[in-house]
Amino acid sequence: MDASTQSQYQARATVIKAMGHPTRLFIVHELEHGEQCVCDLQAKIGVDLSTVSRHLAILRQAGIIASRKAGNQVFYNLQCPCVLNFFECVEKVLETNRMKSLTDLRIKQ
Amino acid sequence: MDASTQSQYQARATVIKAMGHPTRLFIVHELEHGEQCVCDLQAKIGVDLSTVSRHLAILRQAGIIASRKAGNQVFYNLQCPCVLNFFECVEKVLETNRMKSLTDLRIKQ
DNA sequence: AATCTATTTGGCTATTTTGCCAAATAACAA
DNA sequence: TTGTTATTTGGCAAAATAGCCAAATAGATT
Repeated sequence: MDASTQSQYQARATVIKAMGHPTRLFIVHELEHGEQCVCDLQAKIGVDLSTVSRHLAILRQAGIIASRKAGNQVFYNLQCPCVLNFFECVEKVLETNRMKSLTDLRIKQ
Repeated sequence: MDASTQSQYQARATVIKAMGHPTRLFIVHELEHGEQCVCDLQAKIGVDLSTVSRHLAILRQAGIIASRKAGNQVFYNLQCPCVLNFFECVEKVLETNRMKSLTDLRIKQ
């Protein structure tokens, strides 16, 4: 893989990697129907506020979400809602895995 | 987030995380038009063979690719080709980021 | 100014990931 | 059997990630 291809895939991976964490996936899903402030998300997620803030920063740096300041709170929204399309395929993969485990069980017997 | 939601998002994240590495993304892209053996992929990627094998194992464990043994070589193919759809959205995110950097530059001046 | 609320950042530790080399395994060939 | 090729796995060290607490920052309120 030459350097240019490498950096192209590196950039792509950064975006996908930002989605590759349960909390961040949950955040993306939560923002499907509109913006939410950090405190709202924190209440739903239940980890330390600073941790939520860091996850939001990762999603923002990847360009997946954007922020808007209103008074002393910050609202986050989906910058590129197409990431929601990931879920459909992921569910298909998980369903295929479930089917395959059953088949493999049957074969073993 | 209750335990069941957590484990649901954990499972989803495992699939996406498997895609979140430049080498593994490259592999998925390479398999778009058909199966390839480990040695072919290694030749194109250029890292240690054992490293390629480990990346393939991660993709296989996530259910994204499947393997087929033929003689003393192993061929890998896409188990769920829908993951190729990720690329379209990722490119959109990256393009949006590029546009935004330009706009931000203009604003700063 | 002093205080309160919302959010981010510094600093730390624990855990996970990555990638290499060397060794093990598996299938084929001589 | 011995050797050769293809792949996986063990073991290790370096790097990246995650999450907490405490401190800093920013804006609103008194």
